[in-house]
Amino acid sequence: MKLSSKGQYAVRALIYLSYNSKENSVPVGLKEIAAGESISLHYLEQIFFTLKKAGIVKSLRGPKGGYLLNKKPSELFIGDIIESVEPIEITSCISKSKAKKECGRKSVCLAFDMWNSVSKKITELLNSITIQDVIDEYKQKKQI
Amino acid sequence: MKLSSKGQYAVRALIYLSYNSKENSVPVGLKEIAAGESISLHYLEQIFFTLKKAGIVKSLRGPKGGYLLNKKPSELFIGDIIESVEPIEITSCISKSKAKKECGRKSVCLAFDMWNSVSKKITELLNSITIQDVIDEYKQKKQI
DNA sequence: ATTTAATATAGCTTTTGAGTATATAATGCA
DNA sequence: TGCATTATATACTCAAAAGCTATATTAAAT
Repeated sequence: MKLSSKGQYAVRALIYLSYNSKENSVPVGLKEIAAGESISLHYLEQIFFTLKKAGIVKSLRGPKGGYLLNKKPSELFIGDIIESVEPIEITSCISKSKAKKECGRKSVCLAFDMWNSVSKKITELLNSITIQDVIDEYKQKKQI
Repeated sequence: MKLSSKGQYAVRALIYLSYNSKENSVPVGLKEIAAGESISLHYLEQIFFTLKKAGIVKSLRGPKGGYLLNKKPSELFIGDIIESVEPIEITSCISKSKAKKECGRKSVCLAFDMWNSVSKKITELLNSITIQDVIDEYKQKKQI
């Protein structure tokens, strides 16, 4: 039961972006993020393309270009970031996407409601943490 | 972010076992469980082998043999079942197993503590639910 | 015009999930 | 005793997905 690297990278990259962009107004290039977080540049490009489509970041092309957060770090939730690059679904039977066909055992499955409730709680947990929270905690820890 | 089929099957199979074994003293064969839950028999054998090694079930060989729960359903937690067949680790960097080498970025990683805390909370969540809870809820739902 | 960096696809490689296959060992029952 | 039944134990296959690479193209700043 683990998060894919896409989800992990997206979160780490956005923390980096937020932490390293002066007042969230100076765009940060992917080259810098890739180097700073040890992530493949091309792979990161794909991830940021998705993040942009989800409205989480905005981009500036050309020299001195890069990416900017579309929201304040205190309003950007870990869960929203992850959900934009991969579904947060503990089991496929609880999927809401219409592409996936419904599980036939649903009506007789003793576990279905439990999976549903667990998945919901995990989403709530991930959406109770913002990028700002993570940064604040790190700064506090560094001081000690 | 999803549970592997091993984890899902293990939980479903044990709910079935608990629900269908009279007073938890009559062993239930894998053939029956496989048919009842639409799971491949051979695959289920592997899973139950693991569950036995983890001390979650005990077995009886020969005709009329099968598996029995090693604990009362009210003392058997979803999290323990899942953890016996796959690690509950949101990221590999928080792995406790010595086989996996430690992540080199750990000391400079802003996200590490957050992953750790999230993983812990998910484990707690899964260990707040017992097999008995799931069965009780199902019975209650059926009455309405 | 040239450089920098994002946009957009296409394709490759490795791992793991999921399931099969097969052989052996123990037990109950006729 | 011997046969059927069920668990134990490995080893192997196959497909899909994860993870990453490669290669253009497009846009903007200087």
